[in-house]
Amino acid sequence: MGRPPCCDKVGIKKGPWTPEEDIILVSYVQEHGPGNWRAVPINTGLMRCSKSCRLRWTNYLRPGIRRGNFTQHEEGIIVHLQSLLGNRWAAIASYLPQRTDNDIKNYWNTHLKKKLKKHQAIGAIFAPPPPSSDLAAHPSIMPTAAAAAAVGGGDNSMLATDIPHQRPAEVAQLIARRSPFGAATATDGGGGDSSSTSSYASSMDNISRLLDGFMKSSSSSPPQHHDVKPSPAAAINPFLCFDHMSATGGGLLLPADAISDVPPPQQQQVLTTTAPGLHGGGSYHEPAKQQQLSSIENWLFDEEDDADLMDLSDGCCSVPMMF
DNA sequence: AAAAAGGACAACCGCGCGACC
DNA sequence: TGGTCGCGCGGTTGTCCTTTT
Repeated sequence: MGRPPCCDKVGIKKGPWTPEEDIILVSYVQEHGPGNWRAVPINTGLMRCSKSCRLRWTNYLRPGIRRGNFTQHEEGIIVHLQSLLGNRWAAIASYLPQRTDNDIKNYWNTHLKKKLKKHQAIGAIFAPPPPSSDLAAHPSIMPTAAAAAAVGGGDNSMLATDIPHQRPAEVAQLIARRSPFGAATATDGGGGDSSSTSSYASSMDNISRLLDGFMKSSSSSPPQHHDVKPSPAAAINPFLCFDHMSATGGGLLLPADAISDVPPPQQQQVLTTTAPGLHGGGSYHEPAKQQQLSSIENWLFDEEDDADLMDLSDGCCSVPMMF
């Protein structure tokens, strides 16, 4: 028979969360930490499914989340990664630490997909060049990769399998150092205009107010990984730093036919150990899978070396979107 | 000014996986 | 070794908001 429901649906409240519910949930997480979601509705009296509580926390209440306008830079990263990884939103989100997988997924479905379509239509008119040999070597990912290249002007050569090896620790540092968001504060302007949203669920003001006490009361030090400079928010928030790499069970997932073996970033290993109650979900903890990840990392982040593409300021795009 | 259509996004649902017993 | 539980992920739906007619 089918799987039983995750919780008794009788009496379970659905729909938008109220400020009161958010306060209850934040207070509970403040006290017990994220995790053991099954116990949350029981202990708090929230008439919500445990999954609903987790989702609410993960996507909206968790500190460090940036909402609102995606920068061109972020768009470029998303398009590139989507072309490589497919709809593995959690993996993609791991490269945009302040964005949630749900946010990225929604943004893709509502914005980027249309832009891609539009651009492809234009591209069809102007007779696109034949696929490169690199793409031909990876037929399983060629279509989307080619699409991303068409949109972002990406370098298809990154798909070659002979990109120099890089050790996981170095990769982790690379990610941390080069990520435009790793060192950014949770409140930096950056184009995220959450205050313009009227609905409660989208109001960063409301959430910030809820979290204010939470973050101040957090006494434990945030995990430090390598040369990542923690943001002011991270300095007082123990949850900010493990963000997606562990909290969302992130890590780089790659198509098996394109990338046979992938290691978890060193960063993830470090951070996961600092995230009580979280077990990191995915099945990415496989050893001796370093080289292919390095290839992806190199490709993803090396673009900045070519043309100042990885400027950390918003409004600067590593992959110019020519929509 | 009102209704309809379309867009954006928050939330739900089902499934897969790992941990634990 | 098999069953159960808890969690995370990706797809999909529902609702609200904005724009157009």
